[in-house]
Amino acid sequence: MVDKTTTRARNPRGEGARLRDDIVAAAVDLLDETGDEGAVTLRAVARRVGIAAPSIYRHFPDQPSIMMAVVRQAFAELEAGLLAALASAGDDPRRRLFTLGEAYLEFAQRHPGRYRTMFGGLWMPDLAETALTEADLASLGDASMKLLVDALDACVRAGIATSDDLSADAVALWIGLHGLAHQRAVTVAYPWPADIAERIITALAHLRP
Amino acid sequence: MVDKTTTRARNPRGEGARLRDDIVAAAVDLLDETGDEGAVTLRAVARRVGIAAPSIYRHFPDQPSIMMAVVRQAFAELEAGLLAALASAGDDPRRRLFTLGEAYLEFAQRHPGRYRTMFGGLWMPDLAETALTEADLASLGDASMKLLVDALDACVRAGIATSDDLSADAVALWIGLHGLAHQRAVTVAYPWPADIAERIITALAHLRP
DNA sequence: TGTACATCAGTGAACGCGCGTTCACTGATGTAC
DNA sequence: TGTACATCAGTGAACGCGCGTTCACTGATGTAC
Repeated sequence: MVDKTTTRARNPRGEGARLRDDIVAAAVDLLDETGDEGAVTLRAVARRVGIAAPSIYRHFPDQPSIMMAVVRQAFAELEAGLLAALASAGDDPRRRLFTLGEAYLEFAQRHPGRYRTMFGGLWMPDLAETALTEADLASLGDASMKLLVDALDACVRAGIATSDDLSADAVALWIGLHGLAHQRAVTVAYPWPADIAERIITALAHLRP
Repeated sequence: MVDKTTTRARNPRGEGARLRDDIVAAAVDLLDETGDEGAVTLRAVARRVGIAAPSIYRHFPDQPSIMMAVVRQAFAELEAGLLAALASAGDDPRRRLFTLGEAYLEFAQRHPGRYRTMFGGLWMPDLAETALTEADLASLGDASMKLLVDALDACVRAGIATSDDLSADAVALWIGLHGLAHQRAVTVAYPWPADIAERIITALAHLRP
């Protein structure tokens, strides 16, 4: 959280790059607070950081680039969260798969604004007018997807799940998690069944009852 | 599609309500063409219809009300699409369930902008500042959900699917459909497995292989 | 050691734009007498 | 049958606002001589 009343102290020589991090942090704050990526304007971010609007151009070529930085960081945080959960999940493949799914859902529930922006697609700039490449976007979730494939694979090899096409079933499982994560991030209140996450994971992973 | 070059002819006495339909249709056009609900501004809609911006206030109290009308109509179209698909699906419960799921996915794929807006939540006005009630929003998808519950119930009663909690499993199935529908509506290109929809429906409905 | 200077981080004013909304209005059309 | 008038659909000009971006700038700080 960045203080908006005091003026920020100027960075010393050679450390101007610190402002870049503050800009991204302020954009994340705005996104989490409002839940609306439309609220993350260049000027709103500058206000939040405590700098003049044009100062942002030292660090980002244009407004969509700020959003891209936010999304990139969010995907890195998601992956870190999943890895951290797995690290303390023990060895049981079934336990590890559930831990992974629950960590994914928890990330979305704790940061609905970010989750919606990561997968909502609306912030995306016209690729034609930007330096960003389509490959930048396409590969963003790959690391996390790989974790899911591995966890599912371990279940199959342990004989507690079945799959005739591992990567297709991993995609199906991810879609289920995403559907729940997204709808939860969007809806104010919905009468979710208590065990909805377990139901979805069990069914899509073809876990033995 | 509304012509934007010619000026529209004025409606005769007592049929001014026709403009209301044209406004909603123009908003839908903008949504489908740009895929961005931010593009559906009051002024853009007015331009598309061929009227002066203030003319809209004869029919809608404010800008979010236009979006609400679009969403309401979209839900009605979704339900109509599902009913039409079911009507020609025959009697086999399994066939009917797949038909329903496929019709749902097809709606999302044919109208990605509308689908995203229906379930994206971003357009939603601050309920505090608007005449809309939360109940208006909450019940929007109920009719379609009921179709899914019935289709799943028929499968269970026919003995081709199992369920220990019909409504929970119907929600899970819907979440799976929604995850796929949403992610398809958002992503430009993704290497979807060819049978991804079938996989998701089969698994979540607990259909006998 | 002192000083001139280049570098760097950030500023302040201004631009043109599209937005939602307001206001007083216009002018065609149906209706009452 | 003619005409005054109320009703209705839609208009044109204007407002204040926040936006992204540009431009020439300021002033502190490290560096070369």
